[in-house]
Amino acid sequence: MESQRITEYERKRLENIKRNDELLASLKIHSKLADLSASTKRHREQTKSYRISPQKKAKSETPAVIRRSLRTQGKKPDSPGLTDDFNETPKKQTSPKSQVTPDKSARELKPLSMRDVSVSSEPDEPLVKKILSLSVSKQSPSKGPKKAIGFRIRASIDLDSMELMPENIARVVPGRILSVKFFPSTDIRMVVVGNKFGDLGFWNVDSETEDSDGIYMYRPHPAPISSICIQPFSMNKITTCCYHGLIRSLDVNKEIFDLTYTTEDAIYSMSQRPDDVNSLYFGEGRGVVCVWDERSKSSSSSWNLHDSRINSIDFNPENTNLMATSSSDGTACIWDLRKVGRKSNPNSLKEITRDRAVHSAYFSPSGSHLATTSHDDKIGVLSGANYDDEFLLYHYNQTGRWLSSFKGVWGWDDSYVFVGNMKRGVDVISTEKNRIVTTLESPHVTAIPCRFDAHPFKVGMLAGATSGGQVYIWS
DNA sequence: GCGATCATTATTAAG
DNA sequence: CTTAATCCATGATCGC
Repeated sequence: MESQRITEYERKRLENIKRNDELLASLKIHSKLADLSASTKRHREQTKSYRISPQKKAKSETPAVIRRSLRTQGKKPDSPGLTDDFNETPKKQTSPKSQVTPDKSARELKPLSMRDVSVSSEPDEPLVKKILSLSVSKQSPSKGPKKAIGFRIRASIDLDSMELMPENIARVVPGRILSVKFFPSTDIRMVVVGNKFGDLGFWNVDSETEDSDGIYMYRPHPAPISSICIQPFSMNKITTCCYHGLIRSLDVNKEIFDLTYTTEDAIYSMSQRPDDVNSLYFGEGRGVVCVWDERSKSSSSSWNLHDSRINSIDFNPENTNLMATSSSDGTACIWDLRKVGRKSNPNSLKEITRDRAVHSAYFSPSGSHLATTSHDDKIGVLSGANYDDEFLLYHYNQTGRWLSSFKGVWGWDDSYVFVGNMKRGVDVISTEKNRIVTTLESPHVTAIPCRFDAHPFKVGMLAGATSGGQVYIWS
């Protein structure tokens, strides 16, 4: 039985090898030609990349652990193996290099200094200085607190003008990127990304010096970083959350990643109400949304909104009482926070159902549309009174295991949604024509961009992040 | 309704 | 240039 299976396997393998050999022979001439043409213009791309400091190199890999409460695991509260379950099931030692010293600090429930969790060989000073200079210049003490509603440029764009320049490509972190965010500033082009390992990468695009690419990397989390929030009026505060159930807030002044919140459950999404810098809304475990109040340092509300993980939380820029959530339970909902109140299972204002998990539901810049991306290969756009009008577009969204799921994001007005495709392009969907009107493509794109952020102030500037740690900036 | 198991997919670091 | 390793997303399928 066993030997038969092996011979069958062996036979197929040999067949494959033979076929490949034949193919190879037939392609030999072609490949030589390709080599020749490539060598003529082989100016090594991918010049910009993160650099790992030699001392810390050993801890660059550590198993990502998904936190699940004992309740959701169906275990008794005092059953063993909560904190160290990843050690109990050691992986097969497939290669000697997996003997890396585990990075414990990111797991510790205490504030961490930037220095201690720095992974890159770059000194922190230029980054810290840069961020602090932004924060100072942007604060206008004379005018008092501005209303942040709609604080984001609104303008139409010429799609043809969007270009990807080779110098606007960098490998900011290793591995799969889950979250990408532009600094909300007109003064610089800076992106922050979070990856699967819990690394937070900064890329100051304009910092071009002899020995620096402007890339900085830290490891404040022990698990995938699911969301990044940057305070619009004090950019020295950057909040991140992760699958391990931690929310940290980087205080650039103190150069410390503070610990804001911890839970047994994984945190899959997080958002900030645009008109309330002291609030933090995040999706926890299997369908719970919590509200964290920065002033009282406590969770002011907690609702059970879905039956499965919440993949996105977003607020209507024009009416910040409206919150949209998307979930792996196959629904996306709009909630009126004035009506949600204190009930633990409130009613939604609007619910749409898909055949599979919904990965995102984002309001358009004017708030009049809602774009959803789902695993059943659909992009949906809601509009009209009470969001009752809907158009659905087929869009292949089977990203599989190694890529982050696609999430369609809005540009700078209500006319376009940008979403990655499996052919390394960016599909641009027109909400007027209800179809893909163009696809951003470039030979410089060597991997599939999955996660995007549109620059809040620079019209036409779009950041795309891949599962290999690269960031592309179209402008 | 739930757990276990498997297939799928893309990227890259290492050989 | 080739190939092995990645590993926690998701759904389908099966057994209970």
